[in-house]
Amino acid sequence: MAVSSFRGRRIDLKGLARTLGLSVTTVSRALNGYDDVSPRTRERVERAARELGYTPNALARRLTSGRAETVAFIPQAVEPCFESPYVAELLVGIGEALHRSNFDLVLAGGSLSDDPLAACRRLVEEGRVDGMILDRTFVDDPRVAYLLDQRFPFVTLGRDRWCARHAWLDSDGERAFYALTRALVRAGHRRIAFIGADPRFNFLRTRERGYRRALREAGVGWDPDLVRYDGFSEGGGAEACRALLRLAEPPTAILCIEDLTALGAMQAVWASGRRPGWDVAVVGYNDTPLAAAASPSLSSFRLPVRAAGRRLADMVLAIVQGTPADRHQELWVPQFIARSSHHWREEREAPERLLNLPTAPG
Amino acid sequence: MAVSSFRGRRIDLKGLARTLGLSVTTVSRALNGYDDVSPRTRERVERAARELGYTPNALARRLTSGRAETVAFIPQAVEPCFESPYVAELLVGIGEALHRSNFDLVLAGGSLSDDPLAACRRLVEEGRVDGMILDRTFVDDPRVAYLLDQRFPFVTLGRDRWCARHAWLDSDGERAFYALTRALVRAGHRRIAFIGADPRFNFLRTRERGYRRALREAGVGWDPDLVRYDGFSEGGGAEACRALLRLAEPPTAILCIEDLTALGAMQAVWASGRRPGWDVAVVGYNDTPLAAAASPSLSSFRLPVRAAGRRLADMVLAIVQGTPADRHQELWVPQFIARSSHHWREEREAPERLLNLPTAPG
DNA sequence: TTGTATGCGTTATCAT
DNA sequence: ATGATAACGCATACAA
Repeated sequence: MAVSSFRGRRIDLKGLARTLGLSVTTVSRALNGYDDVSPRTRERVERAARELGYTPNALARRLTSGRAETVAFIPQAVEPCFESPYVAELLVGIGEALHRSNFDLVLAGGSLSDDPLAACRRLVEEGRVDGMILDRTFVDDPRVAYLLDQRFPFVTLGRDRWCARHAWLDSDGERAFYALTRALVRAGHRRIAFIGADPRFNFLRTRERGYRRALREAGVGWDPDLVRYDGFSEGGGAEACRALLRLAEPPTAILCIEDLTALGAMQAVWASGRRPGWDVAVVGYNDTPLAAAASPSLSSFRLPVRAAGRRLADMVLAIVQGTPADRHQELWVPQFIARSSHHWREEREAPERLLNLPTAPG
Repeated sequence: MAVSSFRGRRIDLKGLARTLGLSVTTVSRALNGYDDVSPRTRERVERAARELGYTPNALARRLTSGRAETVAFIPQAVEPCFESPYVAELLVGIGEALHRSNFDLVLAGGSLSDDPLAACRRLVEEGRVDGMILDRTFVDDPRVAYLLDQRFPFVTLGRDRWCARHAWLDSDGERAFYALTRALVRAGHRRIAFIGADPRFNFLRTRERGYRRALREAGVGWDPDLVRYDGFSEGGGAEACRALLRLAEPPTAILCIEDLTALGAMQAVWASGRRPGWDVAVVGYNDTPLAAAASPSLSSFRLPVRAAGRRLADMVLAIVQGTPADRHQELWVPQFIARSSHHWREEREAPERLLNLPTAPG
């Protein structure tokens, strides 16, 4: 417990008041814009504060106000826990909005070893934060259950089984995969596969739902052999794809839960002697830099992630201010980024029109 | 200024003391493991605290102790400001080490619009943090200048002109590019180019220095036409590479400051009718997921970034505790990841051996 | 318009 | 071994 080398030898309110021959009360009110101080006094105080470099101590202000002026971001502790650059962009957006309101952004968890719920509890119990932003929810998310029970302000990126009761922002994966599957069917595809990953993620369920609904409505039989849940990252995507291609009737199109999965799938397609984008359509999700760099370039879905981050932050700030949480629920439709890894057998229309997806707000 | 919906109706020290019929002093000391409380009392206090769910309020503890129990991460506000997944991994590592000491990690800046120095100042002046970790330094970094002047505890990822006076951790880019250039020369290359980007980054200078030193020692003339500083991200890399290939004597090998730059360069090589990795060797830096996914797969240099994050956090914690900052200076040698985008014209040896680079610690 | 007094929840100093 | 009291730096209800 040695002492810090940095001594916070900044002037405080008391010092400032003494210098001016005023009470701390008056100085405090002059600085905080109260209207019951004389213009002359306010002027004097403000000048002195500027010249002496006075800045209010955040720790003291927080204790007094009972607000930590801080919001935490709780990542989902799944590898890759910071699925880049998704989360990075999100954090930038969150930071932008938070700093505008003079709030700090703290990063909880971070390690896979410790469960994110433990991080939540500590932050709430010790009063370290006023609100939280939860990264990609599970259908059954212990973080959500805990925070709802505590009536603690929070927002989630993604829905879950209790999402009617809290604030959330989500990408409309059902609509995206519904439109995509429908367009593929119209283009002549009949064997369309879905490669998912960890089924605890709610976004996996919604995307699969869209995929299956489109097949059902099109009267295309749903084949369980074409649905896989082992597409974890690149290796998993390749493995899942290999299995699909070994089927008696292999798929001619593959919807992947994530770009990385799709990249693995494309490699498996190449390895099988087929050409992705020609013999087999492959589509990813999230439009990471990988998508544009892949060959063939990968078609994908894009959400304006930075804007989503800003929105999430604004939501949680509003809830901390006291607005009802269930007023803040937004479903953003992702944009289809048409590249070379999919193809429409019959059609020549612009794929955006085929999918008929509006662009997302923000 | 509405009130929060969450009422922190947790029990505090006073409530606990009243329940037990003890003074707050005794309760506090019992809980903090002082040795001047009777075993019986301590037992009672601990049980009650557990049962009533008492947790000390972090805000109060921080005000009393004068420590914010918080460290800030200050990104370099250059696009892409969160150069993923580099920074994401770094943050995970930093978080791991910080949380072990019960410190919070706050993310400053985040937006490109506001300069990182402003974020620094506010955090220091309001006493919101005890220390800082600075992301990839400029040679002339205003954040460093400010913090040195303030004698505020900090560590940098990357060196700078004042680095003798503060703590830092850096990847040995000079050694990496020296070894690489040397190996290329030995393999018969004579026209070796360097595509850099923003020359304010110190790591650009060190890498270029290694490259030039190897050329000089090998007696290969240094041609200014082969050195470019416009390789910003993928588009810049492609543009720079196109210019290089238009030269009367185009390069047969290209060292790129970053994987994204190298990816763009490879595309320009393809577009010129040449084959990257065969007609032109291309090497990147940072070993992002892009490198493995590219075709041909991109050779690159890798630092154990998560471990670096842990180390940086441990360093800043040590400095906050009072150890001298200039004791914490570490140069980590990155590992060469040999893939398909480079080739050694003459040699068949394992490239690792050619480069003779040890693996990094951590 | 300004000042006095009190509280925020801890920890630390000094008595007892 | 325990308790009263002050202090951390600021904000505010109330008094003057």
